[in-house]
Amino acid sequence: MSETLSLKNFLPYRCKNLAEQISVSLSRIYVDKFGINIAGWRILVTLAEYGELQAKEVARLTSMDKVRVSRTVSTLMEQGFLDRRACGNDSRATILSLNAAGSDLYRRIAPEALAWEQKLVEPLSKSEQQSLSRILDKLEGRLEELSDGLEG
Amino acid sequence: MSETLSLKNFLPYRCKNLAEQISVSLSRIYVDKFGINIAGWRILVTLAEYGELQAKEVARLTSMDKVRVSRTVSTLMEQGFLDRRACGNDSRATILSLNAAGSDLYRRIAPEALAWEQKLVEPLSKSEQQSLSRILDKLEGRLEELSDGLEG
DNA sequence: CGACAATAGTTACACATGCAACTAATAAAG
DNA sequence: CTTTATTAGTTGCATGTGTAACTATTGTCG
Repeated sequence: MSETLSLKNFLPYRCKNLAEQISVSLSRIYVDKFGINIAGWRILVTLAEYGELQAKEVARLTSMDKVRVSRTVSTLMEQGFLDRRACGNDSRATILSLNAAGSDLYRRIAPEALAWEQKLVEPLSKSEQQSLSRILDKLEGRLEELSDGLEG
Repeated sequence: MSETLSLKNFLPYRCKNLAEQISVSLSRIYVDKFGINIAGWRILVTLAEYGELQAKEVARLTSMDKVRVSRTVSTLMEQGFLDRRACGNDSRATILSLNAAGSDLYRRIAPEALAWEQKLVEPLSKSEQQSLSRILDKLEGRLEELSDGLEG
């Protein structure tokens, strides 16, 4: 066995490059034009979708760790896009939400981001788009299996 | 239009997360067990495949910029895995290659990395694996089109 | 030849981010 | 109750990496 490894056909390498290029291209929309970074974008979208959330829920929903969320929230606060209020039940926690400026920002960016995504997948047939989604699901699930396997 | 954006179905987000998780899982092989990072891994594989290369060719073949290559080469030199000799024609350039320790390292890591890749794609049917490869090709090509469009 | 542009590679600085340690508050156990 | 463990969020430190500036060499064009 041990067929030779060719980097350009190695799936981890291809995925990493593709994701990187997608991020860079897309980020031109929200970094250059609106002054937020990828982490800020994720938080913006998540708060737009869910309304009010604790920071820990934001972390879970954005697949970011709490440190990254904490720092990005600080930046978004300074930029004037978020409201942050105490959580009644638990004074350790804070409740985050978009303020008017944040909601407005979201309404301006989101359509552009969705349009960009559509342009990206344009060369894929409908069937390929469905395949892609199903394959991503399977790979995500497989990664969980593999990492669960380590702990047990 | 402007259907609401759901982060967890947003392709750029999914790709970035998937790539990240793949990298983290895979890197357990070469980071923890062999002491090289992802950049070092790419250079190792590339030199194993091509033999001798200038640093700039390594950069092109690994999709890394010259700074990252330069630093990673320094590290790999310190770790004792590379040979670096002057390029006859051009005294600005250096020729890089794996030494005995580097080749040995490659022979130990590569089979594990390939085996891991196989485990990852195991839940995909043969047809899905082919789809995935074709879709990656198309998306890579599409990204080039889109970024070329900016310059013209 | 001689001036200037281009190229190979390195170094300096800035920035994002992960891990570990920390603070403050709540939950659990005796 | 009081002690101990857990949790929410922040901060310190180390690391990786991109941009820009730099050095040294080579190519180009007069």
